[in-house]
Amino acid sequence: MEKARRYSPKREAILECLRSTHNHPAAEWVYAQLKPSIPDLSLATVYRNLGQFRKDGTIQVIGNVDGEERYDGDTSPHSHFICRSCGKVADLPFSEVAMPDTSGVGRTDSCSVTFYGCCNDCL
Amino acid sequence: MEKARRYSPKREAILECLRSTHNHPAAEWVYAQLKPSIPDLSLATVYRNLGQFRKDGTIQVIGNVDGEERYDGDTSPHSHFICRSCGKVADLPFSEVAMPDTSGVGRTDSCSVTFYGCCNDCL
DNA sequence: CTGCAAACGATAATTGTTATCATTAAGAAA
DNA sequence: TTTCTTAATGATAACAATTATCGTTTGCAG
Repeated sequence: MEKARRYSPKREAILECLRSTHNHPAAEWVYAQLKPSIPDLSLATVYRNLGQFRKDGTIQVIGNVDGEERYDGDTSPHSHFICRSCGKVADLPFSEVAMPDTSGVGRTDSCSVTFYGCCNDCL
Repeated sequence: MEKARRYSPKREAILECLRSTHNHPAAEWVYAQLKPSIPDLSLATVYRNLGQFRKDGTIQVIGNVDGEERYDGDTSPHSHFICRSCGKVADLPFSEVAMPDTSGVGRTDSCSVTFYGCCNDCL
């Protein structure tokens, strides 16, 4: 029983942090969030584990917003809204997309729908 | 007659370069392309003018691919295919998207649909 | 206890992009 | 033409997010 340490404590904390927020944070935010409770956490470890999670599909990468890569612990299909003014990223329900014929260019394995605009706080 | 110099020669060359290709280049590519015919062109000028064009909507920004910002001289509505393996960006016809209600998060002014996968050359 | 492999911390290195600043080019006015 | 003013430019330093390096620590199997 209790065989279940699949991840190291720090790795687990990073994943848990991502999954318990909806603000689609950047690496620095995760670091700042965890640093108080894990004083000996290094920023390199955050980047390292985010890269790991990204590689094996545990988390999703939203893209670069204002120079920072943003991550999402929710891998279920949904769209995003990005505020051009403050960089906030919000979830939107999945939008049905007419899938074009991509056989001429390649094999498609995923699709990202992102809406841009100005969030209510910035208006 | 010939009043038509709205842009400086270099600025015009940069825009023309973007418009005459379909590979959605990064700044460095534009620079490398123009450097032979404009030997005294500076990389700073390329970045400067791309930023300018971007700001006033003359060109479109596709996003960050492998750490490089990619640009598109075609501002008509269409989607993109990005190869995860080689970073190639290809045009796809515009995909109709079900526009969700974004009033809860903000005012949407544009939408980007991007397909990811592996291009035919990499397969 | 010993050994091994994975994880980590600290920090140097990398790299795409932006900022700075002195210089040059392009008109407009006189 | 000469002068003035502003925009554009080249060279390069500065910047910032991310990645690589490397010596150390931790977890665990034997």
